[in-house]
Amino acid sequence: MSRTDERYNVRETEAKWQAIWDERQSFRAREDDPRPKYYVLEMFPYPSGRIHMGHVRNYTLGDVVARYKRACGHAVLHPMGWDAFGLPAENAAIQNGVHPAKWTRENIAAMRTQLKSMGLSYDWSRELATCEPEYYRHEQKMFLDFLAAGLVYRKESWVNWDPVEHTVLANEQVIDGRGWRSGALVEKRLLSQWFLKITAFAEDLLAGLEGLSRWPERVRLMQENWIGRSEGLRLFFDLDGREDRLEVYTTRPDTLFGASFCAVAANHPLAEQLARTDPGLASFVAECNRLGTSEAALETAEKKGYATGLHALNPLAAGQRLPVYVANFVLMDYGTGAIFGCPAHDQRDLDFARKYGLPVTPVVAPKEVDPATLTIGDEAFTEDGVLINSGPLNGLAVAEAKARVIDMMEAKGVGQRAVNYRLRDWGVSRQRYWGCPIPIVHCAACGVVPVPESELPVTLPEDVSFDKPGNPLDHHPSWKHVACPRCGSPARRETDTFDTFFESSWYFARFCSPGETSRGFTRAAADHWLPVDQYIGGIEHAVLHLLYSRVFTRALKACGYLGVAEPFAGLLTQGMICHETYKDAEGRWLFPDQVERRSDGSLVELGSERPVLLGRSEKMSKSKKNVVDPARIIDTYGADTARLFMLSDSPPERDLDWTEAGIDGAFRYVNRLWRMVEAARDALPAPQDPAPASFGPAAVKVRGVTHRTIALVGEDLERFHFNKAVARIRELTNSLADLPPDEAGAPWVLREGLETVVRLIGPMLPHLGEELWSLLGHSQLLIDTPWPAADPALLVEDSVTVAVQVNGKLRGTVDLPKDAPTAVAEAAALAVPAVAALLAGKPPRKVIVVPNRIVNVVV
RNA sequence: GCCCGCUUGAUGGAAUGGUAGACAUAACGGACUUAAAAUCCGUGCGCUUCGGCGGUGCCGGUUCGAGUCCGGCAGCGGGCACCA
Repeated sequence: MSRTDERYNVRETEAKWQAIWDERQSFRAREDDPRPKYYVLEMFPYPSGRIHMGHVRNYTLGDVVARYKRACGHAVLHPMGWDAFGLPAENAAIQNGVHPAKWTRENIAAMRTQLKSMGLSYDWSRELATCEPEYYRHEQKMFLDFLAAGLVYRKESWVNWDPVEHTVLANEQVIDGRGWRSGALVEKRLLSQWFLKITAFAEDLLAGLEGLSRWPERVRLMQENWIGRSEGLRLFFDLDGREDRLEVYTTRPDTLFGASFCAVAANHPLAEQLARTDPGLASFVAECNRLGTSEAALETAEKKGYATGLHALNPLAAGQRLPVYVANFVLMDYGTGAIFGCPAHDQRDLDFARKYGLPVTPVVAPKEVDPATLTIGDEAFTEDGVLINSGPLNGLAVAEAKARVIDMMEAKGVGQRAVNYRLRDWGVSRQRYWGCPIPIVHCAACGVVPVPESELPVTLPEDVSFDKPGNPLDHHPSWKHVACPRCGSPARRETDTFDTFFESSWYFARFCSPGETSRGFTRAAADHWLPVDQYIGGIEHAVLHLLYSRVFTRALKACGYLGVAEPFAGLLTQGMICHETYKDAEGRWLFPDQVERRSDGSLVELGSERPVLLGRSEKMSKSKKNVVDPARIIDTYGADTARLFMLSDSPPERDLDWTEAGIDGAFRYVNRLWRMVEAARDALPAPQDPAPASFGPAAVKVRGVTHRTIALVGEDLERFHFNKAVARIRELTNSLADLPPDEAGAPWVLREGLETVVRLIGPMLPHLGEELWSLLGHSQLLIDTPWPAADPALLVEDSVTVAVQVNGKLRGTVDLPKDAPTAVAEAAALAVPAVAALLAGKPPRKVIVVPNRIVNVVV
């Protein structure tokens, strides 16, 4: 076999370099490293058992950043761990009888092996799993510190209750109002639960967003909307014939004269009180409760109300009596759980008023419209305008009217100016086994007693059974029975565990000192590494995980754990991986491996040859079977090829379409590069050889391309434009392939070019990079080789092609010296035949010259 | 329902308000080969009377000039507090 027929041995080569990096502990991060620190973190995975393409993309992106920053001279911290508590482990226990701990640990082992095959530059010595007591014990301590700091409290809150399984259901487990496993109608139940007082940070969370300049604008917007700060009025309505009053929050106090009803939530104390004596109302409340707890379910349900028969008295318009309804669209968690409705100026109120025949009185008119002719049809008027039909407010603008009404209500003592947030406190209790136990004891005499620090961790018992419905911790024979830490009398452990967002809210800090036993992390390590310089993960975490982490960091700061308020200085949110979907004639989903593409383009089922229906590309999901197993891809093509495909076709924040053709293309490039180096290396000068005295014109051109590519790829990587970086490196590769070998200086330029390609591609194709770097005669590892520097003298081109337009339409181009004077450019443009023809001898009206880019002649 | 995005050739995408389609993928043509694979080279938005004309989801606006900015609409997707 001749040498050029040899193939790049992907498997051996990738394993070889992984072993070398491992042996040398190349990716260990040290705090005493004098270089500037850089902390790159990818969202850690839930250990479901196998990595999926989303992981491959996420971790490839992070690895490129980590390796690039390392080459640029940073001391990089790049850790990985496991978000190991969660529902799937319990579901597996119920379905397959495997213990969640065993299931989770086996999954972690399998996924670790898979991740290692990707050649990621992790400091594996910092690996953590949140389900281990060494991790969660510190979280229990944090909770107790938060409790002592007044950031934690207990209150009743609603959950989805499955009456058959005797469990609380997650929103995703409620399908059409029924439990996903039992099929039983879900009930809402009140449970006493622990809450983190995150609303205390609302203002600070909002203010902090402005400083997060390296976060995507849309994520900041989503968080801002989630926090949902509004300014308005809390006011009391007297209830006709009753002693008590109804407290209402409104952001539209200006529309009070146009009020035509009041409505309270189904869980409002008033509704519950009335329901006791009104069977009709009781059944309406029960119906509302069946809607579940998710906001989407409540908002999309048909808007319904139940007239209580009570009337509220408008504090502004004397004598106006407003019927009081219980309505399914009023949320107990927002404001006071009660509203007044002004149908003319709120669409939902208008729909409600039309449905129940309530009056619609406009009180705000558009500026240019005669109030007398103003009528409200099917659309509420929600814009700014002038007050009408509102006694003393008439003629005022909306903003003025708001202020006036607030002042009037405050003067009367029936209301006050209020800031309200949509953000609610974080309920952290879960009635589940596979989570971190909440370190609390309930004592008949002492009440709620924190577990003393000396008794931490409260570990999960492993001898549990999932045979009985309900929380295994609750019916464990002995675990929950303890002596009260305060008085010693028999007491009961809290059997709830933490929301798994608890673990993921501080793991980035734990990575700073993973071996620390006295506390979650040392202040010194946190001060050194935090904040995370670049965090990378899915857009689906834009609100909850990221917000909780910001909250937790603030709470930890308040308790002296660390000094920063913001955990993530930079954020990159990646898009999803999509794939075509396939169905057989019966409409059953098929895996891509079951489908064969015939040469005529038609699709058939492998084996049976039956026709296959092609569906559009959708997010890869098990339910639609449009998944491709990364393990198979890495096995067949190698990690570098999988990584290259992840980077090359789409910008990271967009969705990526997985195609077999795309992976083939990436594989071809990997092999092409290898062949180029392999074929050229004998003819190249030695690595240290000085540059020859002169270069032929083609060689000069290629050197220019080489150095411009260095500069541009650097910029691309800084901005995470990985697809553009790949495109430019391919362009450089094409230029090198076209370099005439007999040109003066060609071998030297070819070496310079190939070395540049290898160094630039290194963070993306780390195994191939090392292999080629060593083939090119270097003994130092590529990962220890600094990022190349572009020679500024070679970046400038001496002539540029300038576009010539007439009235904005392209009519030709002219080649001009770089930075040619405006007059020269103008003259050259006017000399273009097509331009001269259009001018027909007349002088141009105007000529716009953008140096080195364009000349636009206006006629 | 509310909030947030996205939409450019057959496909993924590129384009500080300045030559739309870089770089790839698929396809087609050619070279090499007994043949195939691999590889290499080439073509590649549509229409055209070969002068040009039209074209970045749709409608309108700003501008010397709009894929890019503004207003409206449509389609698709993400999040909505117990999936992670």
